[in-house]
Amino acid sequence: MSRGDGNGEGGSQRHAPEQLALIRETVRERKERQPRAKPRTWRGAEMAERLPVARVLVDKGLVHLDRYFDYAVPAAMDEEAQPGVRVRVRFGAGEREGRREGGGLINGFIVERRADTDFTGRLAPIAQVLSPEPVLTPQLLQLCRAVADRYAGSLADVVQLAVPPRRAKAEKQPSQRRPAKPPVPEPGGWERYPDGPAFLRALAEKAAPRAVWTALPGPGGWADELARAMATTLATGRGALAVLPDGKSAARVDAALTALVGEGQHVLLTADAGPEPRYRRWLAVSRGAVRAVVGTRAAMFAPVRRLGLAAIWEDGDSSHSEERAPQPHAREVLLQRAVTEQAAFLLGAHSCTVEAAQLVESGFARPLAADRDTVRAVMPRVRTAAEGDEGRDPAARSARLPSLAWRTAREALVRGPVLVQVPRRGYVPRLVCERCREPARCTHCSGPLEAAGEGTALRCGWCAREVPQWRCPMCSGTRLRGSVIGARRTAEELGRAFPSVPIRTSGGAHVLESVPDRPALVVATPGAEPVPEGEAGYAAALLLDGWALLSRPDLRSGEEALRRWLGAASLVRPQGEGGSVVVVAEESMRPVQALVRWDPAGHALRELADRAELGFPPVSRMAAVTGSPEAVAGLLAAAGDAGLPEEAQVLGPVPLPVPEPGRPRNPGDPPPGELWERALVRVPRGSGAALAAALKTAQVGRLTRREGPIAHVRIDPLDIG
DNA sequence: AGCACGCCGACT
DNA sequence: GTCGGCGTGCTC
Repeated sequence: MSRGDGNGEGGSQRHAPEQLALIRETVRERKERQPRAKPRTWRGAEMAERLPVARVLVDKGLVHLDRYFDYAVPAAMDEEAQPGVRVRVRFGAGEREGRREGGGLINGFIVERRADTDFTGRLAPIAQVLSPEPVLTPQLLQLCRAVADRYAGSLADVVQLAVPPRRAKAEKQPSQRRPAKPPVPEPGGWERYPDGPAFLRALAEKAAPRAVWTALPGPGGWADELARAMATTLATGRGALAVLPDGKSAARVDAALTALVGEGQHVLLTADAGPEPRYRRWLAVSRGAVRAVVGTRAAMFAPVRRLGLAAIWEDGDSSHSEERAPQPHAREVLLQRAVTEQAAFLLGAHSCTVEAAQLVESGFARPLAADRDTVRAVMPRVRTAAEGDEGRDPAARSARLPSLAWRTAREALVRGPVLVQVPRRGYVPRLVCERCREPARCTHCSGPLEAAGEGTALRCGWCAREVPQWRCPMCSGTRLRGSVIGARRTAEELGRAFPSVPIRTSGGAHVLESVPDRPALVVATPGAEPVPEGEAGYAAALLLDGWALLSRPDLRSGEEALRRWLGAASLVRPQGEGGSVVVVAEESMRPVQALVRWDPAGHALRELADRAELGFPPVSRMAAVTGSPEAVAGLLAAAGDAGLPEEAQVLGPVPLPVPEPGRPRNPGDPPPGELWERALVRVPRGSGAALAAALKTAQVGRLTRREGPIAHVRIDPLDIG
């Protein structure tokens, strides 16, 4: 069909399967269409002269509809119906009495204008152009496609994450034009890193350096340094994007960037701005009126023009992982962007994830860290205290504090606020060797062992194999311990130990942003630590959550504990100014040693080596398949037929624990009352794309053929034991 | 997922 | 001869 006017009979006949059907259809069209001379719909309408076909992405996340649909462009919409605009189209309708009807109007995006279509039926017309704003640009579309492929998801789902819902009011206003390029800023705090100035120089020369930056401790420095990297990029005329784990830290980088380049160069994209201001700011970016974005994870898709720098702060924070399908991670999306948009990449944190270590190890990024001397000069004094080591001090006993922790707090409280990090509720303990505290692992697949109930045999949480007689591979011990969840009561008991000191708490629903620089006990759960006002920092920190953090049944528990501790310890004054940290945990444990030495990168490298040995992510790529036993088995079988890589290893399936009632359900969690299973599929690094493709093909096949219940697929599952 | 089409049994 | 059950397949 050369013209998508919908009246031509050629389209419906040309590929008719057999002669009979062809004749029947022709007869019916003749017979039934002619008497209806004046249909009120599109049939009489003029179609666009040039490029009368619009290829449309319909806004339905269903994986088996993950393709484009062609629609005819009415002449009246010719001008506005450009690639990238939002449209409404009829979808899902059948054909009756020779004309289209039924089928709801759904939203979509035009991705392309074409001269012809390969669809053999008759094209329906676009019902409405919602707005002439080309929001889904080719580059953003390309990014969404890549993310959908990596995560075995549908394009429409990713586009929903990437393009915010429309706000007509915001679209009507023009975006203010940006001011001139700002000057190249001074390197500032980057001088503290041997390779820091060189990194900035590379940015200033429009190169695309990639770095994993281990930020020095201190409450304020990192935000300013991140802003300086962005400002340097802006000075070249290119754009910059920084993604932060929460609105609080995003606001700090935003403020630092404003101090460097003034207003008008950048926007803050966070949820707490409200939908309309947020869309206005997003539009300013999309229109090219603003070239820099500071935001939380949804900003990872921000359509920054000529991206020169993609940055992420604290990539180990779980809020960088999107909850909505297909659950992409900001670090992975920004990596993708840095490569395809040829931008610089900066991953910064006080701690270091295994993924970050791997970026360095693989040669993709260079480490950006300070010398040991510099680290020692700014880090607090860090000491360990054994659990239950309460000494003879009655006050320490009443607070259930090790005596070192109690003495440290008492001394520090003369000079300033003292942070007390306490465990959060709901940490599940994992089984460890009672003697040496080595986590109990399956001898077959290295999954975590679980006790199904009192007196029952041990079972692997991954492959479900039973382990009747466990023996520790490190010390040959045979007894296991499940660590006790830390008592939150400690916070209250502190009040009795320090009766004259004000106590402030931060955590859960009541998170304090900052506290005055005055003596006080500040009790906070990990991640909710208030920043002390001024530049000084806490006089001391007590990290009381050691066991709770280290005994979580998660591959990342060590990394996560260290990250939490470093986050708190980074807010403490340098050793030279009396800053002191006491961590209550077993001294010999790897994350504890890494904290004492302040060596997050070294810790991550050692973890990475372990993962390589055990075949864990990120050295391998994993996918989790959850659903009813039938759904999981069906999908795995279909994936096998759909080109699952030969090296793929299927672990499990194992029954999924029933989620606690009242907890918000995540995608992939079983609905109440249903017993679900989970299987893990593991492939070597490099076969990740093939894994995602096979799972998606399997999913599509089963959905279209309606084979049994549907399974949920998650690439890079977070909680794999 | 919706939704229409179509090929079989109860009813006028 | 017609209405309507829900199994099957498509959605421009």
